[in-house]
Amino acid sequence: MSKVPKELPKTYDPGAYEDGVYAAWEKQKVFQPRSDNDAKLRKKLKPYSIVMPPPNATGILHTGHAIMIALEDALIRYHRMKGFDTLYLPGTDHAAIATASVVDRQLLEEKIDKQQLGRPAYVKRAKEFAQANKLQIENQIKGLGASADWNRNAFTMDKEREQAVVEAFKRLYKKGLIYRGDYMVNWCPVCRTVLADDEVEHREQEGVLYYMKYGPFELATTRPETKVGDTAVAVHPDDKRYKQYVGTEIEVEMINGLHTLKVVADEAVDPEFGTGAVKVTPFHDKTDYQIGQRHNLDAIEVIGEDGVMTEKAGKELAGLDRFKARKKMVDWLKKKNLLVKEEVMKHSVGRCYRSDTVIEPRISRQWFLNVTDLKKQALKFVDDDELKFIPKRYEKTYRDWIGKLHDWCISRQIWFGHPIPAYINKDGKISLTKKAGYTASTDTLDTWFSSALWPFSTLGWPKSSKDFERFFPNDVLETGYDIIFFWITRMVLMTIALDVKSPKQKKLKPPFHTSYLHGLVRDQRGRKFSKSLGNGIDPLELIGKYGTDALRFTLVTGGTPGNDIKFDEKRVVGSRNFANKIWNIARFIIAQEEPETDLGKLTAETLTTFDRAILHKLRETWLECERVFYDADDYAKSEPEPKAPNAPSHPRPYDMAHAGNTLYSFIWSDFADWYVEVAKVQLKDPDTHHNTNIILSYVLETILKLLHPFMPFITETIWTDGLNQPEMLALTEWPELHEDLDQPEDAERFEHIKGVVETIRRLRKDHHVPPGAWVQAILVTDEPGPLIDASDAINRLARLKMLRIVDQMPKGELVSAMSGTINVALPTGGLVDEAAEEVRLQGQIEAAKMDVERLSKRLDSKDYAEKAPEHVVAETKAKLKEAEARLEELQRQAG
RNA sequence: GGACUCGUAGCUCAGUUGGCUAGAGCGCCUCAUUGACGUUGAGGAGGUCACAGGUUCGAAUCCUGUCGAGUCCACCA
Repeated sequence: MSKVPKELPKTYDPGAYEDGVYAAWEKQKVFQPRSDNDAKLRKKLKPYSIVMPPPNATGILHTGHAIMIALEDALIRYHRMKGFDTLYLPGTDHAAIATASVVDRQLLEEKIDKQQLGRPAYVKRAKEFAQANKLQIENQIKGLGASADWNRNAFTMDKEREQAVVEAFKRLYKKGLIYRGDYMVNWCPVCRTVLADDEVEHREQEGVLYYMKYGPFELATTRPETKVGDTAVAVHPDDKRYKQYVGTEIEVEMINGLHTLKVVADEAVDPEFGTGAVKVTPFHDKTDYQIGQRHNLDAIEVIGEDGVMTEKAGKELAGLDRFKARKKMVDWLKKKNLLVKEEVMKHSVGRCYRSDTVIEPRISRQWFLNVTDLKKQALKFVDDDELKFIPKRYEKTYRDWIGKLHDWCISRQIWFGHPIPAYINKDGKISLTKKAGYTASTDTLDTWFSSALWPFSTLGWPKSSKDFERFFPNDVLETGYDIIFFWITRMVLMTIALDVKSPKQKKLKPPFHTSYLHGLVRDQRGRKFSKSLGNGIDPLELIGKYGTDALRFTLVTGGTPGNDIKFDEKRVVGSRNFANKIWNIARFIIAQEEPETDLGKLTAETLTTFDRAILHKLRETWLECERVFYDADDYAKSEPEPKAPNAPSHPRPYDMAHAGNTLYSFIWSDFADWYVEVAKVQLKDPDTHHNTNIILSYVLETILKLLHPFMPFITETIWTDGLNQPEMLALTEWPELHEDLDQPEDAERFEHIKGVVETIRRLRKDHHVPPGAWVQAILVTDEPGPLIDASDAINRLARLKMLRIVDQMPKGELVSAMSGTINVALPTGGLVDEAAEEVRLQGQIEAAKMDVERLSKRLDSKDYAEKAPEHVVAETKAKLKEAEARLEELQRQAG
């Protein structure tokens, strides 16, 4: 620190600095991989990359996005300082179906007919809508302080990503992994499109089970309106009741006349349920479809793509909505005396995850990705530890899901999205190139198709780009656990399906080595934030009130990986206060003259206990951060630097909440509350003045570095504005702490001294010593050394005019209390209520007796002595000794 | 039906290989106050670690069961 530091205002005002700091980072190209501007660094530095999960361009960011950015950016900033060549690649998602449903709603409100508007105009409108949101989202991401490289900003619908999509589709089709055919699918009559299995939400709801006469049968259904589409009745093969009918044909009266139906035996029927006989509607039910396949039944389409009954349903029903048709059918059954009874029951109904419409299963011609051969490799990645999950339990979730996976339906009938790059002729023949007699497919791709390519499409794939070679595979994929199914598994599957090899190892690897899953942010009542509930909290509003750092710190320290966070604004207030605390620590230290941070000139002998103790605690804090950020996989690459440090003895991988909380308590409780207060004494003493200054500045600089990944703005502001550092904090080296100056015993001594000070404060309070009064205190101990050294500090911290350190309690009117083995006394001058004092003393004696009893009982146990580890026994012995000494002293006082 | 998570102070949560008198923040009660900070400082009260068993020298922590809260998956009409 050579230049003169600036003076900082009394309170930290985040709004006054954040934009400027972000602009400065961008100007200094902090966010670009270092190798961009210095090709030599490509060989020298290890790459580290996180590709941002692209927020949907349907609206603005919510608190869930804020936690995502906070966690990812912390990882990126740590690794950047640690010496990696880091890339944090930002982007947004066109979110085909979500965007389309918003646009549809807008059209409805504006009373614009979608068909009349026409597809090109509709797509244009959807694109403009997405574009506008995209810009706003990008600004929000910047506001959150994401150190993302905007030169590489990606959008799932931009040119490069479009090319990747087309290329991926073509390759997979040529490989035979993509096929087209008529299958039973989930259909949303409102979105007018097919949905993948995981886009259907199953929800329990009340329904009516209608029992009806059905030819010679009686059977139950929840969907009487599909009766007109029935082509069979099915019973269980072993069901004796109906054996006689199996193989025969029956006649059933329908609303549109008499129908002839087959009776078949099928294992899918549960003889226990209802009457044990089931009507079969192969076109409109998943199970019935399978029964139909097995018994070669006709499938009649009686409900159209719009959820309205077709002509085939008969004159009575045609043109009616499926739910109205149901009512009409029930009336008809009643009239005809065919309805036996109605039973209210609970059953689970599939709904569209976007429009919440009840899904209509139907047979439809769609495109599918065959996943059968991809599953094995997807599981092998986790078996081989090449893909890990944080927290680990999601590994099981992933395995279960991969195991159950069916072929993925990748086509959609919505207008907005990537068009399926294929041409089809009259006979359904497919061509990847435009040919006479072939027309372009009108289907679009599932929005997750492009998302599944994200880890490599953002890096230039399918071209062999520099970025792809350097940054693929990514290191960490961080996202909410709610999209494991939608996204994580699909990225893995696509990497396998397209055989996207890791360029460094020249073999197939998962697209990232770690999948970190954060919890969902919920409101105080534990509900998920949602637009419809109106309980979402706008992160921008919080940032405006408390600053980005406060919000980020709150979210990162708010919970543990994979567990939900109940959001409480009061915690943001706490984080804001913490920021202000740091600010004022910095102000105090900057105000000292000749700040210097070179510890090299110091020797342990010239330092005080307090100096060495704070250095020790600082190193412990640093170590906790290292435990959290360490991941051997970050270093497991071919490039040489940074060298992998020795693995911390007890790593807590990705537990950033722990690192944040450790920093909080060090900075506030250890450094500000104690060391800085002691420093005020040491600064007045010419012998310690200079060293104290050095240590204050050194600790300040180190905590700014350690805290930077969590609170980037304030730390950078203090660093550049306050300390006038020439290089930006975001680019400085992560500190490496050594234990040459600090000793664990010093930290222990510091604790003892703290105990003495706290005991004096308590005695003062208990005995109503006026807070402003400078009084005398007496310490009785066998080991006066450290206390004598610390007496100036004790005097100030406990507001004493004099401290006597003796080995025997003097006579006189005193009140006293034990702090460890040290007896602390204040002369009272006859002010004490003797009876109260007696009660207090007896209470302390009781407590001490119980301690002694408990500890000696434990030590007396033979099993304990034999089986407990040595250090635990030793600890217990020491505690017993202390308790005994305390008891003895208390009893002496009681006389 | 299957899988998973959670139950610790009034509230929000830590507590990772079982080992100090179970911790933090907020809230609450006292009190302080001319310089780093009131977005502050000092002191204090407050817990049968959901419950019941078991394993162990030792359990908030491991096992079993019960109760309670929640999530995900699943084609039962």
